[in-house]
Amino acid sequence: MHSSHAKEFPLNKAQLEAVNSLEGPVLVVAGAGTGKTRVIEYRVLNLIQHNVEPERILLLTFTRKAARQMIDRASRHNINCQKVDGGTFHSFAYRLIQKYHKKLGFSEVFSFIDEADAEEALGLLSTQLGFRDSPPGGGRKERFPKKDTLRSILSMSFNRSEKIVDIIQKEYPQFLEVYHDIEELKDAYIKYKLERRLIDYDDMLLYLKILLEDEFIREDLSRKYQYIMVDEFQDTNKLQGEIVYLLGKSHGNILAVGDDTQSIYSFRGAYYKNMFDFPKRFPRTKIIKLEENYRSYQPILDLANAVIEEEAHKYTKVLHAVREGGEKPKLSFFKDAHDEAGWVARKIRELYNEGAALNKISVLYRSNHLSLPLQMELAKLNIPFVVYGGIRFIETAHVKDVLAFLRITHNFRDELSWHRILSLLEGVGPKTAGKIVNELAKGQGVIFEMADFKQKKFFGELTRLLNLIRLLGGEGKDVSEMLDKALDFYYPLMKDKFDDYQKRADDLKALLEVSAEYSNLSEFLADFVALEPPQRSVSEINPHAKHDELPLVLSTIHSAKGLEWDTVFVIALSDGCLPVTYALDDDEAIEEECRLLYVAVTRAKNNLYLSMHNEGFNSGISSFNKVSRFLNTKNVLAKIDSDFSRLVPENDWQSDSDEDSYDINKPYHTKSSLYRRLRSF
DNA sequence: GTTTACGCATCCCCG
DNA sequence: ATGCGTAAAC
Repeated sequence: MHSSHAKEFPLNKAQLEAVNSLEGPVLVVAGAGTGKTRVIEYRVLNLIQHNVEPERILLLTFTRKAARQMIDRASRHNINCQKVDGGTFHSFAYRLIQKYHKKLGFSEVFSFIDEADAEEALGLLSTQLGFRDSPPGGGRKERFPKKDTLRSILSMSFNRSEKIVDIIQKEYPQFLEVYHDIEELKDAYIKYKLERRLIDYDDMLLYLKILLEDEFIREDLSRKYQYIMVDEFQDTNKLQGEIVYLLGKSHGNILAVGDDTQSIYSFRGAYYKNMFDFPKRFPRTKIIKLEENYRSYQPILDLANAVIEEEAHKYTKVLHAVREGGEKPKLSFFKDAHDEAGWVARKIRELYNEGAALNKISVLYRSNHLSLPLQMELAKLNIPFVVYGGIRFIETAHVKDVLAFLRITHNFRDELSWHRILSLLEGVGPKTAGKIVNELAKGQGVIFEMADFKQKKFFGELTRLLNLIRLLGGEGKDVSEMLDKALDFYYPLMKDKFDDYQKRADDLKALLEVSAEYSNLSEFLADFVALEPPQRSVSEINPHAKHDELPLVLSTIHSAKGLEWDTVFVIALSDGCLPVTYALDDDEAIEEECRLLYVAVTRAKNNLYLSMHNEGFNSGISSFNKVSRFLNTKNVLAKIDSDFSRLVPENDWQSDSDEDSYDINKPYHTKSSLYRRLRSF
């Protein structure tokens, strides 16, 4: 995708300056499609040509894939680039925590836990602390947040470095009365994690920062990593900003690349002001702006520039197209989501018939559920597609179940995993599972002597389970072999638990294949439990199982960041879908929605199709939508060709009207009304 | 006392 | 599709 550019265009002046600024702090403000990947690629190369050892270079990126890609690209010129150290903040943290765990007081093994585990722990603790009980008087129940809300409150407070009470005030004012309980819960949760040697997602960053505050460790790392580059700097959070500062403190050889107009992750704590703080923290910072866009035709950039013009806080920059030509983006209106989806699907079929490759086309949308009608239409037309984002592979129940076996083997005190597996046995619920876990904590053998359990009908199964765990523990090395044994135990249980047994069994087979690439368990678990997994969904592992074609891409705008396609469709561009309704009463949230549209638009290289449907159907209530406020200004509309002709296409309405002359052959339902009815079940 | 089955509401974006 | 509360079943 990118390689053709490398040949067509030499580095421009600004890019060259960034590539040649090897010493000291540099901030590259890089607009969409301005070749920041190339800058990093060539700067790595340049460093190595200046006799910097590749091991002295650290590249921190937003996804592991991005790090891999940049290192691979630099390696085409010089194979030594493969030795450059790179990854996400979390994977970097993970490695350092492993190396220095004793400094942190983890004398023995520790486990990383994911969000679902964290939520389970929080649910458990709130019950224990009595926060979930209804008051004795029998009156109205006092409202206490559910566990996923609790986790999100704690996580927000952590990632934004704000007090819990402030978060609640702003995001969940309905729980203001119980904020004290939530703070108590937070303490209990912290204790819970420490006692069981658990590290959750947020802890990783904090532990990394704590390690970096240790002067000895910091100096050690500064010697090891003499040149540091950070990508997607606009989406780092405050803590990550501090981590970057600490990493560069002694030598100041830090280059950060980012685009404040593409900051779209504030919901998880991203703090785009890190971009503005960088020059303050590193006073000698050289700021370089990249404004020449190599990706899109000018008409597409005209729209992008117009959309972002209203933004209040930003580094001013205007994108200029290097590639000449192209047409105005089109905006089409449809009656409902079904019509819109049908048109998009047919249009894609048309492009395909004209010779376009499906994987050079994408459809982008704000929220996952907006792609459902389209998925149906694409299936009808037999167009293969992959869906980016959505439920991730490791978050599905069956994968979590199986991984729980391995996690226990890795850390016998992983109560959450014990709980999960024990509950699989027939006749074991939360209470019994809790009792067994308590007994196990005393020593593994005890359980067999418990008269209590001996009589229960699940005792046989329990014995088998414990033997299996012991066997797995003894096995030691081979991950896929361990997984295989766990699957033998799990398959029969799974048959009862899920109706779609076969589909899930296929997933697990895929997991087994992936596991063969790992030589040790903790590496495997780290990848699949705490860090960004190598694969996000099964369809991505094996995208063309059915077709020879590389599939069309459906993606949320968030997941599309950093990617590009020849042709891009952005659908559901109505006020309420983008910006989403819940953002409406918050100015900063609305600004972020605007940047989201900017990101979506700038993904397109050649053609951009925008669309929306007028008739919405949100949570059972029909509504009539207007076009997104970000498009509905004179300036922006001037950059678009609007097409209203699709609004009243097939005679969808008339059949409902004349009830007097009832005709049995006359359709009462229309395609779209049927669709709505069916969807409501 | 516990487990389980069932109906109900809810679901934004993600490392 | 998941998770909760309630009611029946073990």
